[in-house]
Amino acid sequence: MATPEDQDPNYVTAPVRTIADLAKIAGVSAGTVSRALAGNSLVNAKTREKIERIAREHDFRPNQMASKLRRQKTGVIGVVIPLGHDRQQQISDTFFMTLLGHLADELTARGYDLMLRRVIPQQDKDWLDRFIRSGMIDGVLVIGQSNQFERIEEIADGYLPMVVWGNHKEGQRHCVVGADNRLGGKLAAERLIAAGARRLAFLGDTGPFEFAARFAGAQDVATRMGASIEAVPTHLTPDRTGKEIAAFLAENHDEIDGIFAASDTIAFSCLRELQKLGMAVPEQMKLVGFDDLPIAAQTLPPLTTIRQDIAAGAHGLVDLLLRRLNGEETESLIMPPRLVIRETA
Amino acid sequence: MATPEDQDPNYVTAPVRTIADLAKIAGVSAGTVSRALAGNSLVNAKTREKIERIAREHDFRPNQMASKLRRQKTGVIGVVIPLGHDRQQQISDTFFMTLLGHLADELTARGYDLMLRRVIPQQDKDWLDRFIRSGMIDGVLVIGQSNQFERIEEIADGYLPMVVWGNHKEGQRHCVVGADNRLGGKLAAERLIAAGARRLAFLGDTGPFEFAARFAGAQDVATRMGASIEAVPTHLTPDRTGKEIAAFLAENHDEIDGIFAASDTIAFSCLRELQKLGMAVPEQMKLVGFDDLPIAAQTLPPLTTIRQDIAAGAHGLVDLLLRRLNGEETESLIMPPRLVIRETA
DNA sequence: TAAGAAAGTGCAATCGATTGCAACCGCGGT
DNA sequence: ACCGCGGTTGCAATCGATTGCACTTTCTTA
Repeated sequence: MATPEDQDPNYVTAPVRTIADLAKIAGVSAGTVSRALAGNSLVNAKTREKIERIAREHDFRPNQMASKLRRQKTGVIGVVIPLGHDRQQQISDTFFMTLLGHLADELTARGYDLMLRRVIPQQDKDWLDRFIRSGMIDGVLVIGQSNQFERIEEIADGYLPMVVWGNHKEGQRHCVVGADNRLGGKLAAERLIAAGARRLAFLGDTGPFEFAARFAGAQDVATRMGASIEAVPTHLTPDRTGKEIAAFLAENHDEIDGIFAASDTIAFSCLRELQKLGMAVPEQMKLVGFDDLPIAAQTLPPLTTIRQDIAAGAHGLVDLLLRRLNGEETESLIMPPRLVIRETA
Repeated sequence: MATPEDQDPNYVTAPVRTIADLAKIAGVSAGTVSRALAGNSLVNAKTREKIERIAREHDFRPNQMASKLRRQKTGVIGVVIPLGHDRQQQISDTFFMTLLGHLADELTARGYDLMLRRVIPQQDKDWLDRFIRSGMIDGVLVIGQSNQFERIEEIADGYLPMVVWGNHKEGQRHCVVGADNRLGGKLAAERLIAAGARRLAFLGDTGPFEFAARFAGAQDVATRMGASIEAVPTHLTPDRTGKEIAAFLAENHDEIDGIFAASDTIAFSCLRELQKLGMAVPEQMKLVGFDDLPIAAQTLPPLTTIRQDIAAGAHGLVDLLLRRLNGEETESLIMPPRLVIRETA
């Protein structure tokens, strides 16, 4: 089988950009090259080897766009972070970013690429639909419901391959993965009360879905066990939070003896303000956080908190999504949070 | 101009999937529709409006893959995080994740999408080339040189649209954006010495380029000013770091009086171990970190550290990359870090 | 009023890989 | 010598949008 490269060792190789170029060198048709490189088809072993060798020598990579167009699938999963209520939130929020890191790993392991998009729903009503129908992604993961619950519900009716990180609400139609925030709230309140607190405060904005559920859970327990609890709204940017907490504590530190912080980040700020005031934790004030970020174990005293397993969450998101890509209708996955007792309560 | 929809108000709309479907309804050719939707060409205003209206009514979105294939550009920027030395590093590293968040915003603002990929160079020698030549991205941002300096250099020779976050080395060929780590190291050491320390320790692995430069800068100053400094390698996962630091301090806390932590994350662990040992900061031990993460202001006492402006870094990365996409040859951008004096030194 | 410019559209090729179908080859069986 | 059957390979259509070129109107201008 005489091909240019066989005949002349000094044959100057024109760049091999397409499968057709490669085919010409190998002396076969483009179709055969495609099949050989795909590996799965019925190509003669010798032919395949030759094609693979030439591809290697010429450092050839088939064009993904052409492939995706023809096959009508992209091998890309969209990950979208809606910045609904507090624009600054997720930028600084270790939790979301860590989740994103795990998602990247998980998707890579399953052979998918990840396309990241952050959107501001107020500026772009059409954010989710636009992304889904762009033809660039096979499925989408939504990180956080923000205040977009209704919009997500609408989309869910007509679009299967979507999974959302967030809170589950009775009867909802979109598939969600998340911790049982209400249960988490219960655990936190129970712990505070078991540690001796009776007059509780919840630190955090109860607007976002997840936070509201955490508060509700704590309320359940407080009412049942004859303790009081009040919600103290805070923002999520650390410096604002710090000031808000300081202001609240200055006024009320005598009125309460236990604090449930809506997230570890808030708990850190709180711990600091308490220390500034010279209040002993947990002697004078009990404190429980939420998330169990890596630094939670690093504070002094180490933070008692409610653990969400981020890696497991990422795994669940990807797993459910891939099953939906196969046409399966999946249930939501609600993961039980776990109380991690350290030293603040 | 009679089209089906004009004639019969009950006309049942077949789904409009392609530009050709839309063209048929509008009674024009596909080319005209394409031009009308692209907006920039010379299409009659009435025609354009009609086409736009129909597109809206049928909720039509042109297929991106086809467009990308034809135009040979994707509107997507690849962001790759090489996990070279310490696999766990960037997952937990707030700094990288925050940078990523800003990049997403910055790219979105410029009309690009972001494709994220995390790679383990040891397992995939070809990581960078494969990504670049996949045909899926117009350009690439590499977040962190890790231990892949040489490979990046090789690629840089033949591929313009690449910008790297990391450290600049005399005579290097790839375009980099980053803080002047050596200068940062100097500032840190100067501060420690100004605060009265004479026997310094550098906490962190000097393998990665950036860290090595920080250490080198500190060394310069120490030598010049007659102080001693020793490097203490640590890992980057918080719990390992904690143990390593504890072990080191247990042995050596009498030998040294100032610590330069390679990152704020390390500094946090260190601060905690110091407090466990009952050492007063800054009285018995001075401490300076690096990065100025949001929590740096939240520790007790608040951390003195070297600030890298993450948002400015992200802006610089994107700006340089887009200029390179236009064929410009750009210089590296070295940003001066800034000493932020708080209370640990 | 004719010639020429300008504006608006249609046609058809193109981007590069994939894949159903047809064709081909070689060989054993009859 | 012919048939048939795997095993391989080539052919050509296809995915859907874009764009250079040619063509038709319409508008100017002499």
